[in-house]
Amino acid sequence: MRYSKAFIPTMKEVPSDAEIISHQLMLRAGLMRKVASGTYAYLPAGQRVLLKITGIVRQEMDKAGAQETLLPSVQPMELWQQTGRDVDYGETLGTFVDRHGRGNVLSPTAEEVMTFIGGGEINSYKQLPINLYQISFKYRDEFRPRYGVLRSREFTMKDAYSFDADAESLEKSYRAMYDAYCRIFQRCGVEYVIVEAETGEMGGSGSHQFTVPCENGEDVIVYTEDGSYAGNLEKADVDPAAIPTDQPDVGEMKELHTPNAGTIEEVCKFLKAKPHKLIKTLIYVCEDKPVVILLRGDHELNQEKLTQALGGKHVELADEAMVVELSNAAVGFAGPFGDVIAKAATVFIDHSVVAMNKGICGANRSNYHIVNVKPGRDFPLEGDNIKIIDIRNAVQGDTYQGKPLLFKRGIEVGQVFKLGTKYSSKLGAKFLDADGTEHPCLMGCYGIGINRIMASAVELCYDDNGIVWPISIAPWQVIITLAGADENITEAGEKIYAQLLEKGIEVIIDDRDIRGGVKFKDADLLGIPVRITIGKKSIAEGKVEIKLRRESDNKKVDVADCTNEIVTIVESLKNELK
RNA sequence: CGGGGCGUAGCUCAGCUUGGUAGAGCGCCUGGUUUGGGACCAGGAGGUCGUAGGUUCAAAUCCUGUCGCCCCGACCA
Repeated sequence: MRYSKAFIPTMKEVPSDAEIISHQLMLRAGLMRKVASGTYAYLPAGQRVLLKITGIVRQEMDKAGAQETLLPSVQPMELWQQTGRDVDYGETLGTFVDRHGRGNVLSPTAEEVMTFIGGGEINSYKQLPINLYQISFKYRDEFRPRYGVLRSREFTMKDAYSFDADAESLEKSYRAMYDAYCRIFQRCGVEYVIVEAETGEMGGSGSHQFTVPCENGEDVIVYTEDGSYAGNLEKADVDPAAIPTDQPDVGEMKELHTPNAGTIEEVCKFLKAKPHKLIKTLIYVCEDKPVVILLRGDHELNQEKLTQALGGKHVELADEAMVVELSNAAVGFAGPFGDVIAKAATVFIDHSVVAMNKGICGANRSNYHIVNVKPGRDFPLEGDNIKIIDIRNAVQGDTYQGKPLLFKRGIEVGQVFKLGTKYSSKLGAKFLDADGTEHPCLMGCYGIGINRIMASAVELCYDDNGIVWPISIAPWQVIITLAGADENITEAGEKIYAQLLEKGIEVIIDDRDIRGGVKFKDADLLGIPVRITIGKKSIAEGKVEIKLRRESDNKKVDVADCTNEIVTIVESLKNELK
């Protein structure tokens, strides 16, 4: 590529709406431009990076025995209705009605369609196992796109779906993908950790998440120092709080006037209490029935744990009308008494609440709270609709199997799921086994966010001057910077350029008629791993300079040796990522 | 969806409080000097001040609606 002909609009200044480093650098380096909120156009250099990543993904998927397909992005609503995910996905699902009045879904993922396709053609155990994947645009109507490409509405995802005859075979398919993912992230040059994850509304029995640890990540990873446990926050189990044996006497319950104090913060301020002395009573709705959750005031409900506890069913916060109907009070004053307990389909009580001796909770009467509430005495801990479980987010200070839990942020770049028969049974993806008995296929699904790999690589690899790409996903491996308009410089540069192309090296030659300083800045910003600088002084001695983007020193080599030297360097940089 | 902030030249922003001929830096074009880390001089192009309405002799500036963008939250019990 000739830089003079390339469309790489770099920027000196930081666009005001870019907050995190990957977003800023991807814009500044001319890799992409924003078209609308959460919607980006990838420019030539950015597209080259995406193609490098998809190339690696494709190779490793194929090597793992998966076969590439291409499914429609606009999918019939009927398929989504059959699995119920038109509802489960909620408003994140992008939909439209076409001129014939048919409902359409802008695919956010493709379990339905792939199961429909696979199921239609798979009839016998002899055809199994099979693994089909695609690399395509996905659309999610995010409630709030943010962090540039990390949470965008449209993005590129590799999604694979495996079909197996039995659990043992599914385990193998799952493992093959798990291993392929490790190779993919290794080759892309991004550091990653693997954590146990929840399956959420995807359904299924097991899942691992591949996460790039970094400050700007949206996910929280929870782990023990010795590495014996790592999970994401949605999944992370915590040891139940110890129930104190020596429990001081608690006085009678007492109702106190707490005008307008409906939030934990307000109640604490009003009663001069600490949040961990409060018991919050959350009211949710699942299948039109109320579900009540009791938590300690300083804890947060873990929606994933709640979803799991309800068997994967969609659950959401109750509206005001239901809260009022159940608690007989305004929102903010519910307590675990009367109809709130009696009419709930299920009451989930977190372990930490059970361990409380004396708490403060809503009085089921507007503007009143009750103090001296003793779990078990003042509200039941047992009953047909009462369950004591772990249903909150882990917090600093919690332990798992006796070991303290640590927290760090990360970007989710991939996740693998064992789906089981959730989709195959609903969409009729069945096969006959050797005995002639019909079974739904056991499925797995495996996703990788292509743009997220790109952004997380930038988050991990940059310095004050710009991006520092791992060579495997750099838009070009080598840049030749012609520092000067001298004839000897041009001649040597063109010669090396031609030789490198001949050797199959991805090279861009900066032949623009501008000052050297600008070329150096652009090369650094763009993050090309290897730079050859040809300047007046060195060329007079018959030499050129070679510099790695990640290092500050350069070395001089004879013009005649340059090409071979570069080939060696590129090879060794590539080998680092194997 | 709730809260906060911002929309003025391609980019970053000033001007708005106190209404009176639209500004700077960077970028872009022309000429010259420069030429190894985002050069300098001279000249130039480029803006219905997001949009619609209102107040006023007069609106980028004040008021109202609306659209877009960014941030925080959506765990309120």
